[in-house]
Amino acid sequence: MLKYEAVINDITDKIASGVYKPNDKIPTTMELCDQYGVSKITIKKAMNELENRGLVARRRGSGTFVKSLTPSNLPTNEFMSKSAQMQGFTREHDNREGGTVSSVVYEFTVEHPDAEVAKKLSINPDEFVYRICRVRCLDGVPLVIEHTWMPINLIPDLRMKNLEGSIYGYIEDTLKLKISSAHRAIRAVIVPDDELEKLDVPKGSPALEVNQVGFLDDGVAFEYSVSRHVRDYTFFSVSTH
Amino acid sequence: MLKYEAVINDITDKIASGVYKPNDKIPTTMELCDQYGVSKITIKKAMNELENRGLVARRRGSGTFVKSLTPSNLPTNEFMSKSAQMQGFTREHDNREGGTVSSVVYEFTVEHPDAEVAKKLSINPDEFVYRICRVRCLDGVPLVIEHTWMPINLIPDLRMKNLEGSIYGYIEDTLKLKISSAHRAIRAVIVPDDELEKLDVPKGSPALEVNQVGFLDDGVAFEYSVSRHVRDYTFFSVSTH
DNA sequence: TAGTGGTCTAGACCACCGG
DNA sequence: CGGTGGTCTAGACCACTAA
Repeated sequence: MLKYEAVINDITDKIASGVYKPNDKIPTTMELCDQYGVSKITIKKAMNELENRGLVARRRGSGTFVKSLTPSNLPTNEFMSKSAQMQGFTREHDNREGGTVSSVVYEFTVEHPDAEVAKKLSINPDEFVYRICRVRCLDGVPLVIEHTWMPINLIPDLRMKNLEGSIYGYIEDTLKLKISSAHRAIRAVIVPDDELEKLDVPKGSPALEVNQVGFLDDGVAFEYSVSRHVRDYTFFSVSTH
Repeated sequence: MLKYEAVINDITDKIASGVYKPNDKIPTTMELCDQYGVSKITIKKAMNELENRGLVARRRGSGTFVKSLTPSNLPTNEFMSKSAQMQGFTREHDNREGGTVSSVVYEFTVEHPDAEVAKKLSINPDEFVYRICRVRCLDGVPLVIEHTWMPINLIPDLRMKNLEGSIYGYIEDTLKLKISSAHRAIRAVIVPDDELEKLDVPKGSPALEVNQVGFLDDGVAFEYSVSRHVRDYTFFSVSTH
């Protein structure tokens, strides 16, 4: 077995068995070098792979952290794929140069999360979260409806004007937090009846449903969202063996 | 700009502009070290990233190759995500331990590809391809219908018995070819009328449609497939910034 | 300012491919 | 067998974080 694989396996086991718990800082690169008797670059290679697999987040100058994962969304080696990039709707379409992004906000409240949302965000149900429902449009055409929950203690002072633009922009530019990764589950559904009018599609239309947990660079989950994309939205991926 | 980024950008440009063409062998690691005046490990890091982005395939002892990509499926930095793993239906479900995989073959012919299939496989329309339509089942329940095209000169002597099991198994175990990567486009559709009975789902059911080009480790496209997954099939991905 | 992870080097050795 | 990419090292230096 290769040295970096041994490190990956051992740390994966320690996360799975709870030796390293969600939001824990794991030992520094140099400490791991001593523990495993390998060089710095070997530890780095192993940690890169763990980052790609979605188990840890890293912040230069600060450390490496176990992501706040519950067993239900803990990636397994068997199924997990990794993807290079995570970006919000605004940024995705800005990059394409062409079209104007707009939003219609249907819900914006603060409430207690239900059990599922609390679990996805790894928070206690008595903490408050924002609940947001937005429809995002390109050139006035609705493309996706997003239901989003975010803990208020991580994302303070969110205002309506932030929702009309890019929430990610507010988080990164104003709050100076770093968004590092996301775990997604994607499936096909039929658009629910109560969203037909908001999305301006006929009854029975298909939608790509994306169930996402977003993480900051210290491994803390800051966002849970369920979104349904219509009008032939296509998700691209490159996978390697 | 970091050195490995400069190498990535330069080689990306050379692929995009046709200096390095599909199926070309790229200069060896040592030659690239000389060209860019950097160390071997820096070239390796750059090539790893190009592999993850889906532009090249690598084979130890042999070299690094530009994948047979057409402009239509050439990944862009903006949108491409990468994913750790590519595996066929059989292997995916074998790993889960639980349930028995079976197949029903509806089509198995050799013919000339239409323009789109020829383009996806980067072959000439006068080459022959297999055309296969299978429904894959878990414990007798149909989960996905696959339409697959493969050039016969790459995958010789494919028989009905291979289709009833795992095609990937035949390619890797019997032909000793290495499957290295796949490019996928995923969207939501309604199951077409002529597939309702084969999949045993009611009219109007949603399906996750996966449009995939598979590559060998010398960068050659060996498979184009369109598959529609039903019964809440879920695709998982982990993305990092 | 002390400590963290990130990049990069020159070079040794190994695993694999193809003639 | 020569040539390829893969792993690994010890160490220098840099960029960033947090107190």
